Amino acid sequence: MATVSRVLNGKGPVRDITSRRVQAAADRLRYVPHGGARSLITRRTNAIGVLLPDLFGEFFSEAIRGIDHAARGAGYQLLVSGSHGNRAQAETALRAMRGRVDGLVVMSPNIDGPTLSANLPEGWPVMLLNCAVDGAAFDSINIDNEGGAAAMVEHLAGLGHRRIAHVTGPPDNWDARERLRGYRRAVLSSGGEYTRELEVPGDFTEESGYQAARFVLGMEPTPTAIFTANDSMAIGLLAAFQEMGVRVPGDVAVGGFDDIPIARFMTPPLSSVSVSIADLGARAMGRLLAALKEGSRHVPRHETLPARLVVRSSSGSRSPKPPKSSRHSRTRRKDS
Amino acid sequence: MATVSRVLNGKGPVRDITSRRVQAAADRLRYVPHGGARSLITRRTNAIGVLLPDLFGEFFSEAIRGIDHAARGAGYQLLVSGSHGNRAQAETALRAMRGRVDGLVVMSPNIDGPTLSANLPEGWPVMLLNCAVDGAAFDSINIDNEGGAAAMVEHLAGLGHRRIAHVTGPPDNWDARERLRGYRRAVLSSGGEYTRELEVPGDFTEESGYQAARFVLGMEPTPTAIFTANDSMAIGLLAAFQEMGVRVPGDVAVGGFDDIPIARFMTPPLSSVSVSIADLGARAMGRLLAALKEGSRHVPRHETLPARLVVRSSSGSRSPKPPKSSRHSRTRRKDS
DNA sequence: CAACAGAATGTAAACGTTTACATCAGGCGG
DNA sequence: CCGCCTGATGTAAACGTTTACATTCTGTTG
Repeated sequence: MATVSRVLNGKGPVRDITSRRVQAAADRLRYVPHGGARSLITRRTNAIGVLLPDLFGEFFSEAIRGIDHAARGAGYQLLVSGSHGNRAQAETALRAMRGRVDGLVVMSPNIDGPTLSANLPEGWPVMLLNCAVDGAAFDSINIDNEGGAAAMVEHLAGLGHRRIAHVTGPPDNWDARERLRGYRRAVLSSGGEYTRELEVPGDFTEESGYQAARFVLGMEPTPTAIFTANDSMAIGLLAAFQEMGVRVPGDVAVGGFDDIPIARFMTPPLSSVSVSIADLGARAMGRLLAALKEGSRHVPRHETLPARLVVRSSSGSRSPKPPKSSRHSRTRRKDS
Repeated sequence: MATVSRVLNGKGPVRDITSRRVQAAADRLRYVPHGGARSLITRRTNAIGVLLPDLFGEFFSEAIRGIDHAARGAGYQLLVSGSHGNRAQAETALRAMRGRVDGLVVMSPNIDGPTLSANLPEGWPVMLLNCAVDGAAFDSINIDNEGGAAAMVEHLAGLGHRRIAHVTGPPDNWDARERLRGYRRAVLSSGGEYTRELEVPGDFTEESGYQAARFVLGMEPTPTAIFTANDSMAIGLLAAFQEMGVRVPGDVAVGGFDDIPIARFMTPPLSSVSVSIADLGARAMGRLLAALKEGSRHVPRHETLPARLVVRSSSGSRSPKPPKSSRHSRTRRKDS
């Protein structure tokens, strides 16, 4: 019995012949070690819980991809729970994971610090991704939403735009709020025009971008540039403009956020702000695993991942007319 | 001890006052039941393993969404493993899940029946999604890739096209191969032109669609319609055509597959074949849970989910074009 | 060949639940 | 007041591993 355990875990001294006999018997019997019993005695589950919000588009995939890759490399498995629209759902999922995982990666813009503390055993390894949680109690990684948004607006301002509209994301979304803050800051600092009217409400869907386009064109005077809080809305916007015969960037410059893979295949190719979600996930998992190793001597840390401005033709950087000949960048990850 | 168990599981007779005292103590101590110990004695893990391949675009998100939703409703958790590019990886993941889950949803176009059987305990509940596994040994759900592809080609043929190119997916991808078969069948049955040359290799990425566009335009005579094995490639195609001044559907009609959300926001809006991935996932999980209940009296079943043709303007649905058109047609249509 | 060292293997306790069964506390009819 | 019934609670075995420790085997050396 002990020898079987040693063979299957590859530790302890076992004669080669014995090892082979055990292996053969295990194969023949289709023996599978019981994970529960194992984690009962070893006090580790070798699983990490992953809490994701109701993500659309490629975000979910990318986040999981990064997390999964890092976890697999370290021999951990992923207990995933997605689609948490509100706090109550996230709370339920959180409770369900207790006692089944060694640590947690939480990406939930709807959850707050107290809720987390209340639902987690003391001193549990948790890594917060893009959560609106402050304080030193938890580890966290955030995307520099504000900085990225500001960079885009400054880019537009640098091209001479003074009246720049912003299509916002859902008001209860943390990323969206940060991006809005970046927009405001950059508009003010660059001497652009700032009124509340220029902040057009959206909800991250293509459809809301489509609607926003019509709304913006109705404004007087018409803004000369539009920064949308994500790429999906920018796509809706471009579709609407195309229909209405508005030229981009000739009549209106457009910039988005996220740099989703198809951004560069839009007509015109969409300027955006690139955030590597897969990296974010991988990094989060990496830090969580490190925290797991450190145990109780681990001290929480905050980290902000930079966002990179990606200039393409929709913002009109290259020429005032829609450039037909501008080349696409050749870099494209195969696995997205 | 037994009473605590009864309270926490809400079964067995317990006095109200006792129940409250137990709850209070549990809260105070932040007591969390040990999942391993629990599954050790109950012989169930309340977890379902999910094996996903290296999915492109929004597929991953959607599949998980559907599966997750159905699983959560039944009180199950998801042990997810993604990004399996080849059989070996899938095999490793499969082994790692044994003994930790009650059942398995496998969506892996790279795995085959024997491999599965070899890596799984006998009679384990498994649901195959879009796998190239035949035989009565396993439950399975497939998308009607072939039928959907044929529908698109027939639609194009119905508009008068006789020379229809097909940009294929990766040759080792099952979906891609099925779609190719649908293309061939429909081309032949509709009396279109069929040569091997019309099958242009792609790999499901936007980039490969972009490349394919250039390749197709170099053919002599130029095909009048192109059916791509997925939407991403169609998007790359459209971008290339836009750059080159080729009008769609004026010069070339285009149809894709998957009906991803942005398809209708392309210029022109992309005709496609719609498959509800979330439904596919939910349905798979539903059937797996049912199989779990039935236990050993369960009999495997195969199911095929229909794919729905979605006609938009990229295929030129409004007016059939003359069969012998060259690169420059006179008709210019406004997109709907 | 005896003694010994070190490697290999065996033994048993422990992990934290669930559950069949035993026990206990009251209420009720006789 | 006794036996009995029922509902509530306690007891202990069982689940399948890992691992410290005990035991046995194997080969080497004096």
